Amino acid sequence: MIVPTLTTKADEVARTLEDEIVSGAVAPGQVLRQEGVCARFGVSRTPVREALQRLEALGLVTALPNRGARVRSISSAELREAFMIRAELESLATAQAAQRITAEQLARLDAAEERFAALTLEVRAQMRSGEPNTSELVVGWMAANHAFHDVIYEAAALPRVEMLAKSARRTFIGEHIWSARGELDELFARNDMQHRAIREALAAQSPDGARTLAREHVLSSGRLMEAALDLAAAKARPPDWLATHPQDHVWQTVGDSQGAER
Amino acid sequence: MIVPTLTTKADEVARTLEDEIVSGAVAPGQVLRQEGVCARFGVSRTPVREALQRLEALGLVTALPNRGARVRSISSAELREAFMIRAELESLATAQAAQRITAEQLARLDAAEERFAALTLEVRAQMRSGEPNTSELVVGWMAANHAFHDVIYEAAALPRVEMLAKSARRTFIGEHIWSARGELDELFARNDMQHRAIREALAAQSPDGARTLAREHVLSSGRLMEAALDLAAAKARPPDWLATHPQDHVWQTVGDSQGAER
DNA sequence: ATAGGAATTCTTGGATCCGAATGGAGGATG
DNA sequence: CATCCTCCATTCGGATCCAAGAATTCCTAT
Repeated sequence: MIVPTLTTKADEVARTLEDEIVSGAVAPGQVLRQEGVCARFGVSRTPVREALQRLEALGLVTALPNRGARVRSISSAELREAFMIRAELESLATAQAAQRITAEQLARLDAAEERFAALTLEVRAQMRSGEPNTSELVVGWMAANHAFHDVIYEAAALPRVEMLAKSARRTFIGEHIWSARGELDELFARNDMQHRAIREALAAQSPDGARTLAREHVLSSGRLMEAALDLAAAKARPPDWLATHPQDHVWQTVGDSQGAER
Repeated sequence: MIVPTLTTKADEVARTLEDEIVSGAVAPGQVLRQEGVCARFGVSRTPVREALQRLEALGLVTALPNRGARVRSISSAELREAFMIRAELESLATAQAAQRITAEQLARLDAAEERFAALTLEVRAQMRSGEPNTSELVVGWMAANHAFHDVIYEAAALPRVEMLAKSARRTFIGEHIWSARGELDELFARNDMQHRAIREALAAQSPDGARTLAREHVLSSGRLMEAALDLAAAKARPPDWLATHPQDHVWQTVGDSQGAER
């Protein structure tokens, strides 16, 4: 039963590539050969090119003219900026949600919070047991985190804000973040507490309180994420993907002397 | 330019179409036939399709599958949301700029303010003289307005915020806004005063003051823009482009009992 | 006469083909 | 031996061609 083309090939390719980029499956700085992509997906170059155009419009890749599309790597400044943007947009959405949330949505928010709390406990327990790498649990935790915020976005009824905040949310590449998550036990505990506080502000229909709590929530997440990145960078292993693009778009833009020659 | 192909055809088409959409030259709700576009630009359908993909990713058109791309019209709720987003992002950028602005940038801000004030006087004088429609003067006034804010964006050094704010700035279609500008003399005077206040806060390097002033500036602009739209809608002339797409994406969503605080 | 269905036509989506530009490799020359 | 020029291979941008889907129209049957 082939339901007639509810989605187009270019859309499929774009969505899959987008997921792969934000999940870190494809490394930042890597160039995407059109031939390779269309060989992977079994399609021609035309939908691949359209998908790359779309990804470039979304800011996920930078298209060098006549030289291919390279996955944008993100600097620490850009990471901070993304969290600033998320803080503004999420505080706006949460303040708006405080004025409009329904009882049914509040119940769903509680359910999401509950699942998030359970997964947080599970993640923390597993972290302390020394086992560092169960990716599906981390993915589930992130999904529960997003589900909590998605209820707030739904209550806010600001679709553009939701879209932009989610876009900002996915600017930081996923996998590299979690390389140092062992040192960040406090991130999980604090996140859960902040979620509960936001839930209370929403239940009390207090826009100002929800606004400041949401802002502080995102900004503290950003600070901890930055600390995680610094820890990961200090782990001394130079990332292998750094060798693929020598000078441009490095993560830590350390003041690498001045120009090499001259 | 003799420099070989610094820009691609699809880029040219996308940029021109984008300008035409945001300037209102092409009406909202209109469908863009690929053949017509490629006939207009003298190119094949391939770059046109890539340009449409990019515009769809930017949210300027909605692509129905197998049925063409239609220019997105904007509802009053979306307009309010766009101003909310601009208020958040611009207050963030202005607060950041207050901490980083240099003397040279402040001087350029003064120059932009001066030109903006002069053009404001000119526009108001022309409006009171009864002559309603000198589009190039209005375009110049908007450009001066944007130039003022662009200096702030440059000082803020938040490129992503700048891009998003400009994207939100261009979501409202230009031409229809100005159909009722005769009734909005206060908009111009207030804008100029607010610009001066923001300039003072930036010179004093006061992030909090700059933040609240920028927020109030954008929100008051949004309120006045909404009033202008209501006035234009009340002018009883049913907009011609409304006939092209009967039920979907209307401007005034009639069920909207919320909001509209004056 | 009206409603339903089938065929035609128009438009979009996807594939293939061709020209152009970039980058590297190799040779020639100072 | 180094540097510059030239040629070639790889890859991207644009055009054309073919297939598929949707809308309109026309025909038929009730």
